[in-house]
This record gives sequence, structure tokens and C-alpha cells, in this order.
Amino acid sequence: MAQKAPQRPSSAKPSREDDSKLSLVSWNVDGLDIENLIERAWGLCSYLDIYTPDVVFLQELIPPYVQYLKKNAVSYLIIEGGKEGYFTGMMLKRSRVELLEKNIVPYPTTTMLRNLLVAQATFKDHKLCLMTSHMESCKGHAEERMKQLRVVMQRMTDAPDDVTVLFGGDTNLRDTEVAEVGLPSTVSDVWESLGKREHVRYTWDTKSNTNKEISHVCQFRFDRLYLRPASKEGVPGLSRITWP
Amino acid sequence: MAQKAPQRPSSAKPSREDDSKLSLVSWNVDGLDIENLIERAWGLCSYLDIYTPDVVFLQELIPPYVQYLKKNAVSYLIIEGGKEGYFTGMMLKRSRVELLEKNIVPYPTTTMLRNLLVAQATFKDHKLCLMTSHMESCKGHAEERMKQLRVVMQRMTDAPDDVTVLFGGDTNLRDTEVAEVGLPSTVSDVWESLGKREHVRYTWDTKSNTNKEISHVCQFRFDRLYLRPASKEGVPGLSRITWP
DNA sequence: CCAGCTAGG
DNA sequence: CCCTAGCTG
Repeated sequence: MAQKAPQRPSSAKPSREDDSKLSLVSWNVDGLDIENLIERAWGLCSYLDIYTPDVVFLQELIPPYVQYLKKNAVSYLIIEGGKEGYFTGMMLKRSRVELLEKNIVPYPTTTMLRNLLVAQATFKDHKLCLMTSHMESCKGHAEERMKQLRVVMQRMTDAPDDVTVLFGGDTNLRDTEVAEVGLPSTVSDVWESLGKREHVRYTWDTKSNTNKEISHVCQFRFDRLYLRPASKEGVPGLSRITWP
Repeated sequence: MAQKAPQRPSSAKPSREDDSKLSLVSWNVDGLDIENLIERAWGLCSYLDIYTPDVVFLQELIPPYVQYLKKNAVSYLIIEGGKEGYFTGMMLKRSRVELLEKNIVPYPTTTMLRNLLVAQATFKDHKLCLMTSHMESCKGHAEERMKQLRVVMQRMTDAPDDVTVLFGGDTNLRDTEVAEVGLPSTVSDVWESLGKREHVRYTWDTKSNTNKEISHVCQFRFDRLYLRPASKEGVPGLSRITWP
């Protein structure tokens, strides 16, 4: 990929042979690093062309990046979590996902202008609630980050039970923080549900990803995907998660 | 006092009218700050002249400070927990306390050359075990500090039951750390036993103590005194602690 | 010896 | 966006 780090598509992408299944990618596009930014946006679009995910969660978008996407990925509807600085966004494959409503949930005490971007949508007559966020960064902001996780989990559990809820993004979460907050019983961590495969554990990994000049080795699972299935008749593959 | 901060005599000093009781002071003399050091050592000696404590626990001694004390506080026997850099020490009033044996207990994993200075002594035919330490400094070293507290507590509980055990010093402990380690049932925190009086809670207090140029307010109870009474016929006033 | 910040690896 | 060291209030 031409994309610069953090390059971490955390994907719950089923086989393309089975069009009944929803596919999803989350990607921090590192828009704060303007080096080769358009080239990297092109890289993202190439990826979308090849894999055609139904839903894309994006973080660290900046206005020119969004502009580029809107011009070059016309098969997707793009919604944004902000207008200035950097913000999150979502891309919904027009032919597969229909947007009903979008809204932005504030994090009351963020110092980094972070929020929760929520989209109500349908996918093959199934109700979806799609949510992404770029949660408070850095180790020292664990308290704020846990507050944000609580906001997210409240939203996930509050959703009507005929809705499949998917939250994903750059959470900056550490395992200890998730443990302290505690996941609701109805919510599962998709990477865990899929067998905790070691080779896709770390989503920020300066060991395997050398495209950013970071000399030290860092390995963290910052990008996470959580699922609260609909109680019945949910999206195929998203009640009991299976890996192709 | 001419002493510079940290100026925190945490005292279990009974009325001098009752000579049957043991009196004790613990003091971090801040020997790492060499400004006015001899003047401050003189201040300590003045304090000793006035209050004549039977036992003095000292932390952050440096060699010239000890030299000064040995020359100017001849009524005390002085023992040291080290020879180089900074270290702890003990002063025992020759007329009241008899040293039987001293030894230095290492902290296996300290990175700051800290240790536990132990003195076996007698006071009016009662057996005493006196211990002092300057435990690992700074918030970030909580784990090491808790290890050191465990070493101390092990020593306190292991002592024969005809011995009155007193540990005191600059522990750098936070309440949460003590709670995590847990105190043995036979050991009590002397400040707590004496009623948790608020005006003597903080032993490092840049609010009430302005002799060190620290602009920000800090209040911590770093200096603590623990007692494990002898099971019977212990030192008067040190089985059930009373405040004059 | 605190907390917050910054710069460098 | 890691961690540590160094500086500052």
C-alpha cells in the first residue's frame, strides 16, 4: 500500500463470494501527516476498488482528504464527524447500505475535540447502527478514554434489539482500560470472537509496519471492533461471527 | 527551625514528664540540598536539645552531615545505613536506649540504593526493634515501594513477641499503596491510632511549609510510623498508644 | 518530590 | 503515538 502509517485496516471482511454478509474496514488515515497525503488517499481508493467493503470507518480525516474521496470514490456515500482540523468519517457503499440518519454524539470532557459518529442504516432490510470514533489519544488520557468507552457501550446497549450495532475505530484502548470499564454481556470484541489470532493482534505495529519513521518498536491493539448483535434476524454472519 | 524542607518530624513524642515512655522522631534532613546544610544540621541539634527524643530516625543523610551530628550531638549514639551518597541513620539517646545490634536489610530490586536499617536495642529492660528507611521515591515507583513495604512488614511480624517493633521513616507511600499491600493485623499506623488528626496528616506539605521554593501545593503523608507491640510487658505507652 | 509539558530516541 | 529524561511552575 502507498498509505502511510498508522495503516491499520481492522477488517471483519467476509469472503466476497457471499454477498449476504456485511464487510467492514476501519482505517486511521493519518491525515495529520501531510506527506504524500493524496498519494496515500489514492492508495485507500485502490484498496476500496479491490475489496469493495460495504462500510468504511475512517479516522484522522482532514478536509482535502475528504474532498479527494468524494471525487474519487463515488460509489460510496461519505459522512463526516467534523469539518475542521481532523475528524472521523464513514463511507457507505451506495449499492449495499442505505443511510437513514446520521448524528454526532459529543464526548462531554474531551480535550481533543473527539466525538462519536453514528449512522443509522439498512443493509438488505436489516437495521444497522454503525458507529466510529477516534478516542482520546495517549497513555496519560486513560481516564477520559474510559469515559468515552462508557458512552459508546451505553449507546450499544441502548439500541433497540432489532438493530445490529457495530462500533469500530481507533480507540487507543489498552486491555487494562477495557477490563476496568467492562464490556456489557451483549457486546463482543470481534477480534476476540474470531479467535484472537496473533498475527492480526496489533493494529499499530512499528515492527511490521515500517512506512513511518519510528525507530522504537511499539505494538498496540488500538483499533477495535465491537458488535452487539440484533436479538434475532440480524445481519447474516453477525449473530454468530464466523471467519471465512 | 532553620531546617530546610522536607521538614517533617513525625513524632510519637510523649510528655517529657513521663520518662517511662519512649519518644521518637523521624526526619528527612534533605541532605541532597546542600544549601545552608550545616546551619540546618545545627537546627536539628537545637531541636534535639529541647525535646531530647530517645530515638531519632533520619533520612537523606550525607557524610558531612553525619560528621557534624557526631561532633555536636554527643549524647546520642549514631548508626548509619550507608557510607556513600545519601543514606538513612538512627540516633539513640545513650542514657536511655542501649544498642545491642545493628544490621542493614537490602531491598533486592531497589534502583535508588535504598535499604532498611534495623537496630535491636533495649529501653528500660524492654526489647526494642527499631527500623527506618527511605523508601523508593516518586509516584512511578509504586511497585518497588510496595515490595519494600512487604519486606518491612515481614520483619515486623517475624520479630519475637517479646519485642516492641517500631518502623518509621520517609516511606513515600500513598494510601492506595498501603491498602494494596495490606497491613498485618498486629501492626498499626501510629498516626491513625492517635486519631487521624488532620493538622498533622501531611508530612510533606508545601502549603504549610514554605522554606523550600516550591510554588505548587503538595500535601502527602510520606513519613509514617508503624508499631507492632510486644505481646506483653512492652514499652509503656506502646501497647495501647495514647497521646499526651 | 508533585504534575504537566517537551524533546529525543 | 511509544517511552524516558529533563525542565518548569
